[in-house]
Amino acid sequence: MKGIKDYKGLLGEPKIYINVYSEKRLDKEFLESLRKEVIWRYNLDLDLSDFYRMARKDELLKPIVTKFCGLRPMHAGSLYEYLIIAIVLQNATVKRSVYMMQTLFERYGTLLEFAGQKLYCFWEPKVLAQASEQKLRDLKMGYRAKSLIKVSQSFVEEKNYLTKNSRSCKFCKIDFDEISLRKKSQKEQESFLLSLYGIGSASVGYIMFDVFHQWDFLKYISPWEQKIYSKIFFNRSPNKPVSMKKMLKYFEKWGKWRNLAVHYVWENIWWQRRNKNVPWLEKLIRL
DNA sequence: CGGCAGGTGCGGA
DNA sequence: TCCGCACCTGCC
Repeated sequence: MKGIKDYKGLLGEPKIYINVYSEKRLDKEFLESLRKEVIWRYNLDLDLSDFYRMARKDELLKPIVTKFCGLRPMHAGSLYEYLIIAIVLQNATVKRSVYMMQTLFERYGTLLEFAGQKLYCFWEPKVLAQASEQKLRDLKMGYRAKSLIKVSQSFVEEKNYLTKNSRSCKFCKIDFDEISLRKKSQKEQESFLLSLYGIGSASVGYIMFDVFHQWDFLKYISPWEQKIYSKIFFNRSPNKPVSMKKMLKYFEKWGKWRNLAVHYVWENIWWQRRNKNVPWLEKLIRL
């Protein structure tokens, strides 16, 4: 794996072994594609040495990258799954988002059980593509009902594009549309996402980073994040937040790593919150 | 009770 | 390109 030479002495040579269980025999080709998919989604191949070289010269970042050496962002799910999560996060408190996600799983997902653990699996896009808007409203999705359906529909149609080369596995959902999107330019990815109904600048920001691994993509900051950023990057009161424009300008100093840098600082704050009470932060979180 | 928060679509400047 | 409003629900 790349990227470990920089801190080999410290961390050794990390290795990850994965056991895959299946009801039917899985061929070599599938296992290899799964291996590659895990490496991508968990960013195991991400070479952080250039980022750390830069961060070590930065007063704010230096202690954080030292503490979190090797930390990398990851999203285990697919693009479609993230889109659903993004819609459920819009205009809602954490509690309400959790309620909506749980309700969707119970109504449209599949309950799986393995080794005594029960977990819900996502539905296929076509399931929600055919769902009734009224039903989703009855399940308290609010006006998100329309977005959930329309996003799902566009994925069903996207699938039709790639008839021949697309393979899908019953047991593991690997979306091959997503794989071709990964190779597209940042601009193309952005415009594709924005073309989806119910997906705007905030959701695009999260997806460009978490799903497409664009570490420099940072062009929108939501109001609640803006308040927290004002405090941690500028030591300004969350009541009088620094303007988004100024913030984005400030983050440019971290160049192609700017969003990753912001995430490291962000992660650090939440880590602190686990260990001690951070009163100003508590007020800004809508649980 | 009424007002407010929050991300997006949409229509209009 | 930017602004202001509507949308749905739950919380204060």
